[in-house]
Amino acid sequence: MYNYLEGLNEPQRVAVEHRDGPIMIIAGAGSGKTKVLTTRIAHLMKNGVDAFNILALTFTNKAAAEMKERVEKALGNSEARNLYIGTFHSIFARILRVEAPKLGYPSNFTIYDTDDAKGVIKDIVKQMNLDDKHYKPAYILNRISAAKNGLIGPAAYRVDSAIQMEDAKSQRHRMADIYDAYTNQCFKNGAMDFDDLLFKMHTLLTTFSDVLAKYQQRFHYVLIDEYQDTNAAQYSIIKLLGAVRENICVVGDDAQSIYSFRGATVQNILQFQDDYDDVKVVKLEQNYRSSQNIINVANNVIGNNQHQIPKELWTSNKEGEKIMLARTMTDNDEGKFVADAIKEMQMRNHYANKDFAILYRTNAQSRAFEESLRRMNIPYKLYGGVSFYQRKEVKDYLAYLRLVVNTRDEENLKRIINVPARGIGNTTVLKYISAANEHQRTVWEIIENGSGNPKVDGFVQMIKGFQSMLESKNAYDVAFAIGKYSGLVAELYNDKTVEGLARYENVQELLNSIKEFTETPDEEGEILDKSLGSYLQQISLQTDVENNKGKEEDIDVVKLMTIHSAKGLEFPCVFVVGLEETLFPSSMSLYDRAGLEEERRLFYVAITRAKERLWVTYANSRYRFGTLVNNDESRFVQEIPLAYLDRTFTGASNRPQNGPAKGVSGMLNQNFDKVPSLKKLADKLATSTASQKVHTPSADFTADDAGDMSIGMKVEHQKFGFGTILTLEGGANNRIAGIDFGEGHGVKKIMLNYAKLKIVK
DNA sequence: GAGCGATTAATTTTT
DNA sequence: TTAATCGCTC
Repeated sequence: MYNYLEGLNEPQRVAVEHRDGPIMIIAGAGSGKTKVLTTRIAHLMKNGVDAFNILALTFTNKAAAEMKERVEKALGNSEARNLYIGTFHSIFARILRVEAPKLGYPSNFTIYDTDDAKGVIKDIVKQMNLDDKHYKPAYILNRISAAKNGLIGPAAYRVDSAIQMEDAKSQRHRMADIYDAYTNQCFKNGAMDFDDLLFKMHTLLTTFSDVLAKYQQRFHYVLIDEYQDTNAAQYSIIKLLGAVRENICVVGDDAQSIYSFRGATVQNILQFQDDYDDVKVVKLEQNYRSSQNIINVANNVIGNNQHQIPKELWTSNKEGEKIMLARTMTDNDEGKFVADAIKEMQMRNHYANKDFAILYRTNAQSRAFEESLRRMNIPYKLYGGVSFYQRKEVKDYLAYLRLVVNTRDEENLKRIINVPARGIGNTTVLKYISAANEHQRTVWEIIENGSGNPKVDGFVQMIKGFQSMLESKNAYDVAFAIGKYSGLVAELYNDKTVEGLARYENVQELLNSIKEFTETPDEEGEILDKSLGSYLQQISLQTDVENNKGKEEDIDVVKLMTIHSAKGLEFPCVFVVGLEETLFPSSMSLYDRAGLEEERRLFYVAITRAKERLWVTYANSRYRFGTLVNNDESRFVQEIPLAYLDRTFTGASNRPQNGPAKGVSGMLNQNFDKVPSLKKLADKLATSTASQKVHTPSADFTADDAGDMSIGMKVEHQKFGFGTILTLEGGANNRIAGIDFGEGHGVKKIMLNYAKLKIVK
């Protein structure tokens, strides 16, 4: 063990050693915030505080995991296992799992993700005979979510004049009814959505004083990470939990508040000093991460915001490189430019792939970068986007698991009662739903003791069979049985198409993760619980399965992610892309100062991710809904002082489009314009042959030149196998061949420009 | 009740 | 451009 107090600067040390009473740590970007938090926890424990009495709340699983690990390291023993460190959602879910019966929920309540919640809303809107074009599920969910995060339940919603006015203005008079129905349906289903985990936690603490007392007793010290991102519900819960001892430590940076769309209010951090007497305030302003140039630019940019806690970030790091600004013609050029730059940096400065991150405003922007990186054979990883758990086949499987654990849940029942197809149609299901509504029962209660339909009865018996395993078998055994006897796995196994194979693999992956869960020893102090219910609860709060897998720092890949998900991370080289008006700042936030300032904070977060080199790029025009639109340079670009900018660094637009390649990157860049549609075409072909057998290409498969092909020739196609060219039509640039691939595929029209065909000699 | 082709709607950020 | 939904046919 080493002396953990060593290597702290003065304000850091003060923050660590402050013992009792409220403390607020204003931690600028890269100022060692996590270090302070973890050292503080270690310090408390070294000085007699039991790990069981410390609660630390974060926003992401990753942050929680990192904190736990670092405390452990600082302590040199495994006591850190007993800490309550986790996300707001996971810690509250854990508590609710114990206390839920008090609120009328089963302890095995289901946790709904956004898709599940939208599904429920959609049904409600339909049932109320409302127009779902006007009452869009996503909009409604946002509205309900905002209400819950503001601790406004359905009853309060109905009488809140500001809310009512807004709904009236947008012509959505039935919002309160929908909110009400949604709440009831979730309750009936024994399900909570993400926001409920906060809302119900609050309800629990305010309704049952004994429960409140219990947790106040348990948590002697409460620490909150990213306090600037807390919403009213979180704020209130923290206040309740810490009310007795007031040993509350909040860490945050108002300049990095970027989650107001999720109900976060910067006010929480701005007013912390008013909430408690004698608040100790510590400011961490020394940045250990970035070069001077980067820090200067960041300070300059954020200086354009009006409201902030006064502070100035500084660093003793070296001056570093200037910020490189590049403008390209299109979004695809932007992709090429970035891939080129990465390749060049690697050649010249020996950076590894993992030293680079590409940060964008919206997930939709990732496409161009993925394509160009793939073309250049630069390995990359996309963070965010469609998560593993949102894939259809995985969701179906999970729906089975969830239904078996909680049969109250109508959503999951509806989802899988006919998956795989067993002849139970929509009409049949609707019949049970209306019967359930009529008798104030759940659908399961209607059908569990005989439904009058042999197919449905068979289904019920099957689910009951699975249920009987819950007590005695672990999560994996139950899940395996479910996959086997429901026919789910068999159905996927028999689908030999490319997609079918991928789906089968995904399901195997899911089973692997369940197996891993059952085989990982529980942490000390926790109940040994390897049941299916325990597994489900754990994964419902995980956005990405890969996040838990091994040391991802070790994977040498370029990282692509939104700026939001990059918060808290750092990279030697960062590309902040898409700096265009209406994109960044987003058109959604251009109308008021608060929105614009949040976008600027987002830009600030992006800039401060960079340690050594920073690129800022944008495109004159980009595809949106399939049409090319022109955008102006973002106003944020102009907020970067010229003194720190290297504008001479030119992007793809200044290079001859198809002319002789310039330098290393140009050489690797040659065939860009032809290739991009290949994958799409392949995807299309794959879809159209979804039910047919897939051909395995010969080992020596190479695409031959289309110009050499003529009628009567035998060719091999990667998917359709061997065939004979029957017809040739179209001009030189658009030759289409009619090829007979024999039984199974028949005659296909193949565009020779795109398809890869090998001439069989 | 299932499968297919045609129409249309969508892009802000996420636990 | 793409994904999802709608509506038609078997």
